Amino acid sequence: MKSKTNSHSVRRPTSIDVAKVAGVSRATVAFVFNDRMRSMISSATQRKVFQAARKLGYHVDPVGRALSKGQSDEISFVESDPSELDPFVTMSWIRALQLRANDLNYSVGVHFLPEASKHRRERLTGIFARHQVGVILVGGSVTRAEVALARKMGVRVIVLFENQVGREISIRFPVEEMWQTAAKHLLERGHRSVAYLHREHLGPVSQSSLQRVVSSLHSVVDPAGGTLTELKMDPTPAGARAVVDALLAAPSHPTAICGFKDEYCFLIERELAKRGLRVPEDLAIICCSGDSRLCELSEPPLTSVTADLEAIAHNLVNIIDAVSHGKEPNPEWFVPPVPRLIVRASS
Amino acid sequence: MKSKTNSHSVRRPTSIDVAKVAGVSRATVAFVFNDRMRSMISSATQRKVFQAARKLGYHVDPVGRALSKGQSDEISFVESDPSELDPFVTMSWIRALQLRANDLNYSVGVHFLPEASKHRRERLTGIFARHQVGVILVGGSVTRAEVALARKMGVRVIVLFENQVGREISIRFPVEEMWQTAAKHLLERGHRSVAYLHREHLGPVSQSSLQRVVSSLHSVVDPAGGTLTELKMDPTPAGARAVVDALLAAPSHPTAICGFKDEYCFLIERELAKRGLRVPEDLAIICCSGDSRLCELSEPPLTSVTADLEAIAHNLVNIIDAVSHGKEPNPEWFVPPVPRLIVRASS
DNA sequence: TTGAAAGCGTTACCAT
DNA sequence: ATGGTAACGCTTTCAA
Repeated sequence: MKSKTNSHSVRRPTSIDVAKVAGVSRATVAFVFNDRMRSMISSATQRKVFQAARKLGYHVDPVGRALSKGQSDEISFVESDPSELDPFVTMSWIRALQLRANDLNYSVGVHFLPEASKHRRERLTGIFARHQVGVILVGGSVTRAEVALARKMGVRVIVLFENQVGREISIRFPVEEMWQTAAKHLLERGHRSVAYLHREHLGPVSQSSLQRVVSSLHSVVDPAGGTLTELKMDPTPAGARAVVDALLAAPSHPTAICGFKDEYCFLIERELAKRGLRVPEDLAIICCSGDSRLCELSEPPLTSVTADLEAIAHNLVNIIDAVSHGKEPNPEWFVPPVPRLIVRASS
Repeated sequence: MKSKTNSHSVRRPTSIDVAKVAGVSRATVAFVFNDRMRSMISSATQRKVFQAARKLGYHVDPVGRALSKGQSDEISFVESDPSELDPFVTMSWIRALQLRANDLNYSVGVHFLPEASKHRRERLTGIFARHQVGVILVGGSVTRAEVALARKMGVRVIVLFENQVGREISIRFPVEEMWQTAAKHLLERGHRSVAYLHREHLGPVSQSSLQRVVSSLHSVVDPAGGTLTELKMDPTPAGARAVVDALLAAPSHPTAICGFKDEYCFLIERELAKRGLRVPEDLAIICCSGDSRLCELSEPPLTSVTADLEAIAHNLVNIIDAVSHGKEPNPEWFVPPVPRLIVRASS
């Protein structure tokens, strides 16, 4: 490269320029802009350096820094099953991650990577090559081999979300706790025969997750002398009709439903209304996952259980930050937040 | 730095290693891994290099490349008014951008940056410092000064979305075309008195955008001898009630409504149902923006107009790619896609 | 507290 | 077609 920098591009000030203006060495400038080393420099010198930097409009070049340190400022968020999640949830996630990441001077790289994706491995390779601080691998379709790849490529911190592979760090949504919260609420309101509603077609991962949910529900309902019915539904009006048919067919049918998503509950409610059944008098409904717009729009508005996504994201970034510095992460960061019950009119 | 690389980190193969194994020079390796230069190398040599690389698990280090080229592989997506957009829309955006970006070997950095954000300028500085290929600035609250900052910091390609600042490259949603499409549809169905429905409280940017929408509507409705009524609404059940009241108060009220978002139309429909009014017989409704879940869930399902987000994202990445290479972007990439009308039962 | 200098992995120029 | 080699901007060690 002959000219100072790429042809027609703006020439940005470097630490050398700052050093010159401040009348110190490059090393000093570097020290001032490094949290770890700053304390080595007298505050008078620091001031000089900051002044010079401000005057020139200098900012540490993240690329140079990354190359030198062998680590970039990026935290990569890799979502493996983008279609499984509510876009609303994913967005909240990304936003919350970013909030905390920025506080700690990290940036967030977002990568959606469908399981089916032809070049999945290739793309993962590209992602893992970026010397990021840490990688958040979301979704059940992350395999052992993929985690091994990340390790081999030198990714320092790997955190799995909603998945467990070997002994890797892993955090989770308080899914079971959320269902339990819902069930307890219904029990408190006097319901004894409760149905839980989930999707008709489940992948193997969701399947096993459902198993855990069911047993956690039993652990709440059984001791109270309650009974639990399983309901499967397609998220369509026809699906809702079929479910309500099945529900009412039983001689002594459940008096309350825990639905796994707003959309399902919404459809059920409307189907009930059509048949002249009242919510919650004839049948109570509670929505166990997410608290999106639809819960409010439903009629009557849906009681729902949510988890504090922001708290999880906050913890996640904390974990990555700590581990990447070789520190022991605070055990509390692994504790899923206590689900929040939002009581509305449907229960 | 004494040891070969950061303490406990994995040592990744470099182009030197590959060169050694392949029995060629580093430059040759570099050429082989550079699309621009590959043609200089005999295919026999290329094969040798690729074999060595594969054997060692070598991948070009994006950080080293970025430093050397003075440009990273990142396209930054900066959303200034995250709350204004439907999360569904934002997600589709990001996903679509990423799809095209990956095809062209770029990566996507996502940054949400509320207008109110205290450190907004500081954060923008951090973002613009990353030597990215291009920046996509979304939203009306991007100011001239901010664009100037980007320029000053050497950002090569700046594309504004849904905003216009100076003579910067700018692309837009076909908002006006979408409303026109909706209006035409209603006229074709014989409606002559049409109302358009928008938000009660609008910021200055949305305000001026509304102006353009209104005049574009007139240009369609007036020649057909139709009349246009304005309706403002709060997106709540009470808001819907008020609007329907106002609507029916007029002696000869509109027979159709263009609503600006699914949520609004949904609420209106339900309010009408409560009063025993039929859709579309008594009042037709069409949803002018977005085609989210809610349109399907509404009863009757809402006819709606959508824009092909993926196409816009595709064009956007194409533009950045072209401009960053000093090429003239294809004019077609600036043409907003023709809106798509999805006829459902509400019209 | 500071200066000098050796990397980090890549690109691109200049020879050969 | 290929091999040296000087950037790129920063961090960090070692001496002073």
